[in-house]
Amino acid sequence: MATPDTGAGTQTPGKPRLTREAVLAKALEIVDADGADSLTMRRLGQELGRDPMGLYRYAENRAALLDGVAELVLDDLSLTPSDPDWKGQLRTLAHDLRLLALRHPNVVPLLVTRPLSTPLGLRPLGTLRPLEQILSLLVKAGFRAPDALHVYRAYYGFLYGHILNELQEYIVDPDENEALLRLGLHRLPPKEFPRLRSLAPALVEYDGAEELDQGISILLAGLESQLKRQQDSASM
Amino acid sequence: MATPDTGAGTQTPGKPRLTREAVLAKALEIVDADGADSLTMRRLGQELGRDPMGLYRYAENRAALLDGVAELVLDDLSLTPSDPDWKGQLRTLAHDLRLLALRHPNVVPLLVTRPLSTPLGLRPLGTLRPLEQILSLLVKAGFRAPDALHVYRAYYGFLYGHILNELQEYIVDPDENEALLRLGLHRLPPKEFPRLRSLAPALVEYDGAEELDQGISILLAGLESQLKRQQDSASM
DNA sequence: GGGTAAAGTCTACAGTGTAGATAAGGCAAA
DNA sequence: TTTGCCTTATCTACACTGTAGACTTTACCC
Repeated sequence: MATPDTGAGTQTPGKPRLTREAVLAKALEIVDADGADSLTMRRLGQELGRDPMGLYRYAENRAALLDGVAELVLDDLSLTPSDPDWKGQLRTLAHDLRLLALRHPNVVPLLVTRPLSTPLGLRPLGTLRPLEQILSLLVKAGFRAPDALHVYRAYYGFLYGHILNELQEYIVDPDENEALLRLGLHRLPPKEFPRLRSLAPALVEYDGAEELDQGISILLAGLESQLKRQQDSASM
Repeated sequence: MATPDTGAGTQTPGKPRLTREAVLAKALEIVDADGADSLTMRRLGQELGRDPMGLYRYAENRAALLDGVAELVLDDLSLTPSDPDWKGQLRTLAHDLRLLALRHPNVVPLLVTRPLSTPLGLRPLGTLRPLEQILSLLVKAGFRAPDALHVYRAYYGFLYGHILNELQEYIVDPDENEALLRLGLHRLPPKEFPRLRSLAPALVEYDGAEELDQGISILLAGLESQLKRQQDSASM
């Protein structure tokens, strides 16, 4: 099969020495295309032109492989903790994460469930970095450290919740979307689901970015007033 | 279909005719005990004393079985849409869901991921009922229907987000908890994770109910002000 | 009885993750 | 060069998965 490229030197050509990054990248490709269940060792091996067993050099498990994929995706996120406009930073972070989720919808289940099986302290550093950065951002903004933690939780909680929500209503083909939606809603017994049925039009024209933004505004307003209160009581 | 049975008599004893409820209950038992991955047709069959193939009468798939488990758990939720104290209702609903998640932590991944593979309109009615009830509650509270939808999304989003957050930090044995946590945090490079490391004590004394309640307060305050604004502009 | 449909059981197949044995290569010392 | 050794690659095998399809048994109605 397709032995491309040089391979350079002693290495038998066509096998330019795998790297963990290459493996994870291909794994992400598969997950994006067909979902996490379709990521099997055999398939990954085949698409890399390698023996499936060889992959165990780059990931201890299939589970570890999935963790790697999640981490790889999260690596795209970045924020600048030094920015004094903490609310702005949080807001753009939220939109970045949202776009990232829309770009890799099949990875989202991994993002939200895999951490459940690993205690916080033992997670890969890549997943903890955003947490550290946000904490830093918030402390610089004036929150006491423990409060920063609470804010982080509230914010990320809301963020992930929104993403799950949006993805649930997200369907690829917008034409089919409306049809499917109406079809599905029509199936509901009118007596029992009057509200939901009447909301069909509203459901169709869902604007995730707008919705997210409004939620964030509410949250940030609340958090800021909390910050004010705290600073006042501290200066007494 | 469903010969309404009488049970009793002719049926060979020890095989009192399975019901879908019984199957799902046992399935939930297994998931609670060992996680969703451990729910195999063969094991479920064995624990029910039946041929694994027979289970396909009560669920089309293994996937459908998992959906059934999720639905079964959600059935425990209830709220009274006629209550005029909508904020109170939402708050207790939140705590109910939280407790439910803590009681069935292994089901939470199903709760958040399974809907991602089924368009909203085609979900089992049991999963849509809470949505309808909340919409009804909010409309009675004065929200216009489309806004009620937005509120629902914001609320549930936050709620699920919180649950995921809390479950991530939740470890069964609290003694081991502290140890593990410190151990894990100690592993982090101090230069790169100063905030996180210093927060070890705060991480240990995590109070999920309190945290949830505060978040809800923030959210509800924001939502109520939105409601007021809307009503004002409507009465002009 | 006879006939029909449902419920239960068995076998088989294609696919999974991965342990463990085996082979092939690269490099250092003798 | 020959010998030994260690890392990497490949192969085989095993226990286990979901489930299609054929088959057997049971329950019930006429």
